[in-house]
Amino acid sequence: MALKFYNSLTKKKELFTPLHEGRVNMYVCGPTVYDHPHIGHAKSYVSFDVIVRYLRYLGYKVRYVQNITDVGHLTDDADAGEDKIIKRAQRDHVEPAELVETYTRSYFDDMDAINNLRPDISPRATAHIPEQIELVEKLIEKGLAYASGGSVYFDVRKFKEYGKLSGRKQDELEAGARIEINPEKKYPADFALWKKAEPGHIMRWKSPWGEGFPGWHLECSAMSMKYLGATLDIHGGGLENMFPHHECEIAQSESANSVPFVRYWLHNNMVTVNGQKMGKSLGNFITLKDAFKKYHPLTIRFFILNTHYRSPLDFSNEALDAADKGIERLHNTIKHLRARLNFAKDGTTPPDINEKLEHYKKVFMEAMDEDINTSAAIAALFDLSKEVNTLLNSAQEYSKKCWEDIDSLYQQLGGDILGIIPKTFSTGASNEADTLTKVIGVLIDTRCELRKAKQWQLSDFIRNKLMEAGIALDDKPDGTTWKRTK
RNA sequence: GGCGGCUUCGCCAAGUGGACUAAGGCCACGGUUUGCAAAACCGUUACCCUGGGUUCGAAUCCCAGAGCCGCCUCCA
Repeated sequence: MALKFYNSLTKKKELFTPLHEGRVNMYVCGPTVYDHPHIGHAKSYVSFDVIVRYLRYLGYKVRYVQNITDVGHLTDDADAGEDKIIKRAQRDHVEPAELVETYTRSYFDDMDAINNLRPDISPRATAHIPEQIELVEKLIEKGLAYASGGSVYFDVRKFKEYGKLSGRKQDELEAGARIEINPEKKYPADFALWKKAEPGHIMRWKSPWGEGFPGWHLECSAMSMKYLGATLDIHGGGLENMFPHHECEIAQSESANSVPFVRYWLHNNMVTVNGQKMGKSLGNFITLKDAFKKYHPLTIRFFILNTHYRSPLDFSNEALDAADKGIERLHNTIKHLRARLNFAKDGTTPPDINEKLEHYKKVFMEAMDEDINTSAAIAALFDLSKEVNTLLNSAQEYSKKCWEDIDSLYQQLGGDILGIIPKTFSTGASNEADTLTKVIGVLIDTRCELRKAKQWQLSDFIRNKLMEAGIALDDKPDGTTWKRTK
């Protein structure tokens, strides 16, 4: 068994070997925190979370860095774009730092809910301005960047490999119809490393070139270098960032360090909503907070992992409903098995069951090894469940050890690696509350029917027993409400 | 205009040259089980977009066509 990744740089599946044996340095482009996270963020970060989890399961010591972009970036043509963080901050009458704090927390809340492990380091761009300025200076010293009108640009023509990731040719870029002419630039494809702050621009820092702010590709290069070194094992991100963002990162980092920047480039595909592209600029994005109102976070996680990370994912209610039922079936088996475990007797695990467990583990791992084929891995979990359900239904008694072995396998594969199987099912507080509401609703409806039939004894029985349980009923002309008494 | 991708059962989705007479989930229909249900189990459901070609052999490779989509401006 050997892990393989599809490397966007070479466009091939390659055997994964880290630069330093046993250790993996991994960087993933994080969110710009000017709004609540949406399902596109979920797909991206769930995908990379599972990669991190799998690498760790395989025994690698992983350092996972994911930046928080807390400075809004303009397009690299002066005044052509807008700074989204500043714009939002002005709209909401808050400090940019305040806005960014709000949405950073929102981001972590949602990522926690969807069961992503926290990155080891979540560096903020604004906390690394000196590092970014240093990098710019280094590039100027090396003659690869030039200052012009208070800004600094990367001289793309000096980096002959520019375009190697996205498959673009420099002369084609020059002809690109949508690149506006910026007189400060020597060459149209040159990109900003540092931008001069115009008088109204709130977020600004002192620099050797006057007051300004970092260009939008710079932070990833500066921070990955600081925490992971000049060459990363894995760099992940969304497909849409391949050009220009990742291309520019390569240019900056490789020019500065003269070593390869990234060994394995991993790009996840995009989310569509009912077949249409979902994007911040299109305004049709579904926030996770909204999605969580309708679906359990683990359902969304399961739904995401049911598709390969390099395939696009279409978000529709029909597909989510199907996923919801699917994960419920998986969970049901495990709930039953854990219930059985509690009153099983001591003993051993039969060899044939051990063999089966080994078999499904092998199938699962082989799927994961093939560029993290979570879809096939989940299929193995369902196949396993079919067997387990058969055991649960059979008249044969199995030992505590046997059920524990099965549970442990679910814990490893579905829990530790995929993160779709919780350690316990009772802790879902909001879920429990929701169920309680429904259960009381049933009791109230039943009692209502009894009262209509003048079955006072039974209806009072329900009210009194609920009162004992801490639920007080209140009959009003237009219906019955309830509240907790303790 | 340039670059790239996708098209597999009613729906979602793996598989990318040989045990594919195509995984898994959802839905549907039979059956087993059940007091009736539910859950579970068993079974049924695919000429792999079209047309050529390469090959002993193609869903998988090549060419052409149709349809859909992404990137080339910020976006996960």
